[in-house]
Amino acid sequence: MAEDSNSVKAVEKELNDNPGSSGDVLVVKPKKKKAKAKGKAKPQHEGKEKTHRKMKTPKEESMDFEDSGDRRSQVNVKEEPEEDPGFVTKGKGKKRKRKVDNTTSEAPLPKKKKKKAAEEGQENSATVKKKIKGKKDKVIKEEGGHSVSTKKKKTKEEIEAARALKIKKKEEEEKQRWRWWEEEKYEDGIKWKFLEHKGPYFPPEYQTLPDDVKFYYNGKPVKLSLPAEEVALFFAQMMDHEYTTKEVFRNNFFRDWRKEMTLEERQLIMDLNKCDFGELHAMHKQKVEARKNLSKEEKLVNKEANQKIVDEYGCCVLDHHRERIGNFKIEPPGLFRGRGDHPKQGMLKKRIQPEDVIINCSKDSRIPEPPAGHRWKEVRHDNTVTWLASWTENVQGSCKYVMLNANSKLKGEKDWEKYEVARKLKTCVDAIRAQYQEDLKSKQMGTRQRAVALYFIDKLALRAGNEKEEGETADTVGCCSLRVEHITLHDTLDGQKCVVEFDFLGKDCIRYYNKVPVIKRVFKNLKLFMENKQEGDDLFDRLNTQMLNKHLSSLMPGLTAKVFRTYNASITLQQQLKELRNMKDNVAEKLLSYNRANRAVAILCNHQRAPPKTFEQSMANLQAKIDSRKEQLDLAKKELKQAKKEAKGSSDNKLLIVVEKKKKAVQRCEEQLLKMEVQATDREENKQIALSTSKLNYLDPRISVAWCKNMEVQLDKIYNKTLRDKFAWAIDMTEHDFVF
DNA sequence: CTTTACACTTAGAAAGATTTAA
DNA sequence: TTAAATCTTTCTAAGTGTAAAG
Repeated sequence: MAEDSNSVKAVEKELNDNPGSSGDVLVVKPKKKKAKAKGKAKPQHEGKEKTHRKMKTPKEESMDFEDSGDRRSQVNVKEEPEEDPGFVTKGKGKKRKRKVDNTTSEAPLPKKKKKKAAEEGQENSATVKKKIKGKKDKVIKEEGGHSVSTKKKKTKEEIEAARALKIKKKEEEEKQRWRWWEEEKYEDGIKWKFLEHKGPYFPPEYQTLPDDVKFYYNGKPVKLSLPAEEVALFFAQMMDHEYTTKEVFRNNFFRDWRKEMTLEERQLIMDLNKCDFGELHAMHKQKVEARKNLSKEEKLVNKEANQKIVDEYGCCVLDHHRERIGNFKIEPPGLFRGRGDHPKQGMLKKRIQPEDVIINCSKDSRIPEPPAGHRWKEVRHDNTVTWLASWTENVQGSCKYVMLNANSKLKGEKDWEKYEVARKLKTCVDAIRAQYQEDLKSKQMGTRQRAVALYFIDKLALRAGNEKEEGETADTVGCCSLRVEHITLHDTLDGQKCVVEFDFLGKDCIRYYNKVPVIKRVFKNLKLFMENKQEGDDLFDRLNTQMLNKHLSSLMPGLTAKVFRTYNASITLQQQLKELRNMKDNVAEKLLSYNRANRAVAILCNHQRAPPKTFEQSMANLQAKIDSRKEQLDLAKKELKQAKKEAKGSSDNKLLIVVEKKKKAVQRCEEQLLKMEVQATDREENKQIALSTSKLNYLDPRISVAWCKNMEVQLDKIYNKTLRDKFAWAIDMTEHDFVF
């Protein structure tokens, strides 16, 4: 590891080379990218690279120096490649296989998604019953809960009472709700008129280890100073995590840890491999276990204590209304867990002090008290922003904010607005599409690139792709930041023409892999863009997100690249729901359709998750159940046959009844089997698809609310409490005839 | 202009709670 | 009653996009 993160703050070479030529007059300004010193001292500990579901595709480093940003100015001018000798590429790493192949048809239209997939949601009346029962239990518990026998004695009236209570509570809550969507909006930029809160909640101070828990260096016990010990514990707590096996993580941790040590400690502890955190780790595990095994009463006590904190610190008053705060707790110190191959993973995230925190609130409010013996960094009264407190985090140097909960007015209003902008796009999307199709033929390179990028963003729902600072974060890209190695062009592939194969890491290092047939013009342009470029060069070397967004906002006020994602997600949901609509379905089937539509969107947006740890196991369990049910079915069938045989000819009523009974049994078996099989397919298909992100951020809730009304499905089958709170505005205002 | 700072949305993992199965 | 599966909540990283600063 000698020198790992060579802090490649790399030589930024703004080789602002003048494109030797072509009096680029007509051409868009050369964009200067941050030098991609992708030599990025990526200490690629080879070897590792295991089975990681989402491929952290190791693009093993490709060394190079700046690519001289060579720019072809005019389309038809094939420019001399002005190449750069210093460019060395070392192959790209092994790619990880993965499914999610949402091949799409053609035309820049929202794709038609395959609608196979089955969905959960077989719950219906059964669940309702359960719920009632659940309520009953709860009430009992509240009353000091006794054991089973008591439960059994609870009568119908009590169940009724419990239910009534729930309903009443709900109504009360409803009354409390601030119906901000019926109020007039504030003038531009003003977010609130009055804001009062208690300031953020700080994590507890570090408590030193008990004497019998020791850290060993080189086999010998070492009593660490408090700061060093705290950081050591951060590491020890993570030892079951893969992070702690990664070279980068270990190096970063060790470097930062040593900074916390006393001089003596630093002189002694020179090698992480000689550190033994075993006892600390064991202690931590034990604590976790103990917490899990607390008695009901103890858990309740904890819960109540917690609730108190939430009541005190988790709420604020904003313009006469009490609102929940989303993240009122200051992030506790720990080791930075960047995603993918993050160059800073393992670095120490320092403890935040009140002295680091800026408070924002009304001048005429009760100013929050800093913790005893401390003061705030600053108290300001800025009502053009929505945050209540902020601080600067030390690892990336970025700002962190304390903001309101998603069910607040501030967040809700913005969310609503977001969907309104997307709906507006619907009215002009045809014109915009026509325009970029035209632009594909433009004489200006920049315009063509913009058109192709837009085509991708629209058709594939790619993210905009802002530039990122090299070496500061994992190497991920979006549309505008795609590099030539991220796509492969196939004149024909699997019988399809003009296929573009995408393979890159997007946000959160989630791999995007897709083979997409594109229109010819796009394909030709891509070939052109890739001419004379090498790995590491930008595909769209004359485009960036600012240019793209500037153009978009000229086409429609408020339009930016991300609006396309919202628009295409929502419109896809609406279309799919329409297509799958069948009033004759039972609730379970309707829900299945809904979830399939949801899944189509999740696939479009490439929302993935790690397959649950127990996935294989639970899949096997389910399969076993299916198998045994099959046997049961066979048996039932045999018995039916037998019964029929016996009944034949005879007019003995008893025998006929037996036949009927057997028939029923077979039928029941078949139903259950089918249900389980559907569940299995569904689970399999959902293995690495995350439905929640789109539901939460991309799908206009009014589509779902209207669907529920039309299909006579209860809203809570689709939205849980949190979602219902967040989308209260939509639930309240949406009629059955809403159209996105 | 370009670069950087700021504010806010979007994201999956992990922790926690609840439900279901054994 | 326990264990496992599943759903919900919390957490905070990682994006987008705009405005201010240089």
